[in-house]
Amino acid sequence: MRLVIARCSVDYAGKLAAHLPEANRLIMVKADGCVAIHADGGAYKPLNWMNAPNTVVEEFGDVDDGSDDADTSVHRWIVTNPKKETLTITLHEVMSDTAHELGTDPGLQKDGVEAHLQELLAASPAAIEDGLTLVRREYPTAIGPIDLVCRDETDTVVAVEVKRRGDIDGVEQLTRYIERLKLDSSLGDIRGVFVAQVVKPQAKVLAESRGFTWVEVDYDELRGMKPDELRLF
Amino acid sequence: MRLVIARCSVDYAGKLAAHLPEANRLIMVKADGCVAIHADGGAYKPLNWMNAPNTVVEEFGDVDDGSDDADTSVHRWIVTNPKKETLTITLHEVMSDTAHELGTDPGLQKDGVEAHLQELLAASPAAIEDGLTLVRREYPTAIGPIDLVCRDETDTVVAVEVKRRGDIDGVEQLTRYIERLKLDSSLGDIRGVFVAQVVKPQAKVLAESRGFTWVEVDYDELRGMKPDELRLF
DNA sequence: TATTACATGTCGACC
DNA sequence: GGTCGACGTGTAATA
Repeated sequence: MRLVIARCSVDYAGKLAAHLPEANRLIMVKADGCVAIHADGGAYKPLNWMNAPNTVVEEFGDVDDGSDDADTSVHRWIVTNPKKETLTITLHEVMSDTAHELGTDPGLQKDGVEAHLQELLAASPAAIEDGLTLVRREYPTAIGPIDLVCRDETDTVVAVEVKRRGDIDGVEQLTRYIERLKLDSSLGDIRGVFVAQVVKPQAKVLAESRGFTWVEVDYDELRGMKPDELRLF
Repeated sequence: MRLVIARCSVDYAGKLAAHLPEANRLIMVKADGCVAIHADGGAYKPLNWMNAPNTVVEEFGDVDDGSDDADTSVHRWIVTNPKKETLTITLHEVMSDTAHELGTDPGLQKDGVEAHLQELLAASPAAIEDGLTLVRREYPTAIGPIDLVCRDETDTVVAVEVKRRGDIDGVEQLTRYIERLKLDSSLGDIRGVFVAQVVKPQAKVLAESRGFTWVEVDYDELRGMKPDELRLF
């Protein structure tokens, strides 16, 4: 990894055009060739970047700027990717330029919450709605698996979409699933329930207008809950 | 900005649990206090991070690990944010530790984001379709604002959804808006037009099946265009 | 503060 | 190569 601290200006031309005026920044070049330009603030996202694969051309040279003064010396990196996007870094003054061999990273081990939420609800469907019993988790359809398929007290089929954050596109997803289930006439009536830790207001409106109910569940509470079978006593 | 190259292991506990085994990495600490741990590859996203605001506690000390060997010396950073998420960085060996004063960044100037595209189209709706005139930009509805509402030559209301990239969810969005507009019977017939710099094949198919038209517009061309009023002569 | 929609989103899985 | 769905999404604007 190469780390350059420099006063620089930057131009990106690709999906959009972006320009960074001259200032002091960190330029990070990783072993895979990706380049990122960081300011001294603003979370982890760089101001500008170019992901691998790309090619870097380093230009040194004098440029006749048309004035009577001595020619301006330029030091410029031109980073290009196969999509012909370019990142042009003009280095006005290099304060530091170091490189370190880090080796390949063993990688991140994650233990997620979101898959867990679905597990917990599968174990305790009554937490979604009184009297609900599980038919199948990850119920397969042609357009993807439905998180939970249940039956309610009246034996009506209930399709459940589970999200950590209840956004509007989750409701769209549920809509597509229900549409699909309704093609299978053997199932009879089908209801939809949208479940999330937080359901956004717009998602509530859309869910209701589609005839779905929505439920907000508390993860910690759910985790403390015993499976339905055990709770009968 | 402080840059530490170190052999380290990392644990994050918060929205999920994540662990990084011991390896050589870059630890970046910015002036606003945010911390990012980078491997030597994998685009610009760090393996782990903690955004500002947060507090860093640096621990030095000996730990009795229970063995007969000499106690293990530990050097550990514990980063905590107000939401009680924690990032624990254990430094096994520090290869380099430098700091640089960068100052505040003048910031990024962007050109070509969706807002610009919408502005240009609002100024020149005829670029979307001949004879189109603007009724209102950001037309408000209960489920969000419609990018552009226009009328065509026959005075029919036309709802326009503008996207930089024409994906399938943009068509869904337009569908919801039209659904909503049709509840307001005073508007009469309503057509939908999906506008983007590039419309993906699936989005084209879906738009057509919904009875919408789709249009691909060139940003640079649009920018060179004069507003409709001026173009009448 | 909360709510919304955009993002050069990024990233992985699957087809 | 494309689409789809999730992300510790982040981020800025707006109410």
